[in-house]
Amino acid sequence: MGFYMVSRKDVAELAEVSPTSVSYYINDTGYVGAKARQRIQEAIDTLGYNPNQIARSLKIKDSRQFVFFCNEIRNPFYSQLVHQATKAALKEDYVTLFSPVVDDDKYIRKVCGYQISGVFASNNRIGVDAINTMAKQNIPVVILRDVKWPDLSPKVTQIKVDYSYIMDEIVVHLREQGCNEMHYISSSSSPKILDEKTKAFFKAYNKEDVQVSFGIADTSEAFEKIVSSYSSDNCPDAFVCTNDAVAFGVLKAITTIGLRVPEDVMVVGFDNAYIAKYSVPSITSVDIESEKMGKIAIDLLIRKLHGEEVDDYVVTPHLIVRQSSIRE
Amino acid sequence: MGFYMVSRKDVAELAEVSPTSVSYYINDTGYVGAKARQRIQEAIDTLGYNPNQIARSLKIKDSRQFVFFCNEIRNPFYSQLVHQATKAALKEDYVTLFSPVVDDDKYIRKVCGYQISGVFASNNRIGVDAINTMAKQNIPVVILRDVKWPDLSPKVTQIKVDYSYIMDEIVVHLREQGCNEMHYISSSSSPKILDEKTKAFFKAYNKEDVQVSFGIADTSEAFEKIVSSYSSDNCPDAFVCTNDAVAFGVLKAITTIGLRVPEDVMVVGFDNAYIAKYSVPSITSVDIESEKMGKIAIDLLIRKLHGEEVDDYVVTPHLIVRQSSIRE
DNA sequence: CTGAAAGCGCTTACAG
DNA sequence: CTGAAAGCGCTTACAG
Repeated sequence: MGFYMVSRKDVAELAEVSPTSVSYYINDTGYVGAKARQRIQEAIDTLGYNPNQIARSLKIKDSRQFVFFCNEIRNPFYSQLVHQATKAALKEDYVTLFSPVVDDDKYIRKVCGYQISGVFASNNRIGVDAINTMAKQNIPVVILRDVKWPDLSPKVTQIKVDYSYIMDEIVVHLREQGCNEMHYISSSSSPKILDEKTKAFFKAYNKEDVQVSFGIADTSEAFEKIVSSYSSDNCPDAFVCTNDAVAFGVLKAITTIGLRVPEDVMVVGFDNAYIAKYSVPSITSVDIESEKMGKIAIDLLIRKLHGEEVDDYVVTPHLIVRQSSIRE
Repeated sequence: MGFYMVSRKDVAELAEVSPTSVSYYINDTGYVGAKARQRIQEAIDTLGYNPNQIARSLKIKDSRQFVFFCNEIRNPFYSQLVHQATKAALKEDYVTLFSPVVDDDKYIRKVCGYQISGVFASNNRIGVDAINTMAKQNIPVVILRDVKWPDLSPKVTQIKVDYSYIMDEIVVHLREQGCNEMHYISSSSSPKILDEKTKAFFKAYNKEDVQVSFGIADTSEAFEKIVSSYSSDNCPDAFVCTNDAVAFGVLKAITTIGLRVPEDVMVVGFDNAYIAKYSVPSITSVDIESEKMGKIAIDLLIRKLHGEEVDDYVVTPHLIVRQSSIRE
């Protein structure tokens, strides 16, 4: 870079004390006399001194950086989570590194080279091996994940969502509203790898002929699936969707083919994003408390960092009933 | 942390070469014999060696980390931008630190202590002084900002959006659709601090009695503003909104009071978020190419890092006309 | 072709 | 009360 960075030594010289005293003063970690304190502070101010965190990290072997592996930042649920987590980390004097996940492990190993304080991962593309590798190095790891990993290191703390509970609630609610044929739209890309959410729906719905659509990314796809579902024998009278963006797209597709929500068919989403609230009609959704979850993740990480044994955390979601699932 | 981290020295011992050669091998920055190379690679594999980036950063005075200051990550425009920028940075072997902005400078100074490679800021709460401080330290800085700062350091590169152009286009389009009374909904919190977007609308609309609502955060507020605008003399026949989330809320509010879009009143948003596309009716919006902008930001930062003189970058937005502003 | 040595800017026992 | 000194894990001129 070629520019001169003022260091602790410069401060020490100007204040006429030793570099050690400067460290003691800054970190409040050793005795520094009143006169010395004052001279040091003056020197810091006049020089505009800024401690080099990298040097500090190297010495104390901790960068005070948390890494968030999270591909779906464009999903409101995750952007909310990351936002809140970053703020919570800041309060404890940690900084957050945000990172999407690249398929190979190389990048993850590289990031770990930053002597990071902890890792939060909410991603399907980050494998159990990578997670375990980090845990083995005693890096605190917290994951947000539906699917269970049998061979996950016990050192890893998992945040789980109680999908059984909420899917029961959804199915009961829809039945009360007169729905019999529910159609589930999953984010899984294939019927072979079912996420816990989808499985929980199966269990709650408990029907042989349950209809599931997989991996719907945008509305045009949703549209086709929905049209085709109406040409089949079991016309759905409710769509339960893996998240609000999908529910939103489904709503649009339904409207486009001339049906009405909730009169002809009901729609339920997940995550309680603002689109669910402000959509016309507003969409019944599930609040998983993404704001709280960001704070929880940081809290768990810091407790692990302090050597505490931390239990897995289970989130109990709430159903927010709105226009899209009320028969008047 | 209390765990043993395998270092370059361990690799050197196992491979029976000097630590220097290990560095040369890893960075491909000095000659290493064929036999030595092989032994080093084997040692790396068996030990699971991971170079300490912090130590490297300290020595080369560059952490290969870009910092993104950006409060509005929950806004789809910014989450898209951050997502794309992170991916682009990764390709060039840089990592991104994501950070909301705290009001005081302390945090910014702290972050700068990480010997960061560059800073991207798209935030109203980060002041010109903080920006200039970073620029003075020769940290490459790129900002995305509407408002002009007269005393901004010339070292800072600015990404600007050509609002004059697009506001003209919007006003012309709405006039063609028969609109005369347009009402602008700004994100500015007060009429005293007008952003460039609002000013550009004023200029394009060019009317004495232009109506503006300020700082609408959610729909209930939007609702009140809209109701009150209908009890006034100049009933708007179009709402131009500072972003799609606001447009979405306005749409909801309009529907709630029994009016119809686009028949009774037209709505235009900004940012071309997916809600604009999938909303019922779909919302006319302005595409500012948030995907491209992430890449551009990283590109500018890297070029600045290489010492290039970089001009300000002007983005020309496109109007995407949808149902909310077409009279049939 | 290879390695000893200085140094990046800190922290922190330890000695006085 | 204060400071000299070792060391964190690297890079890189320089010497052989």
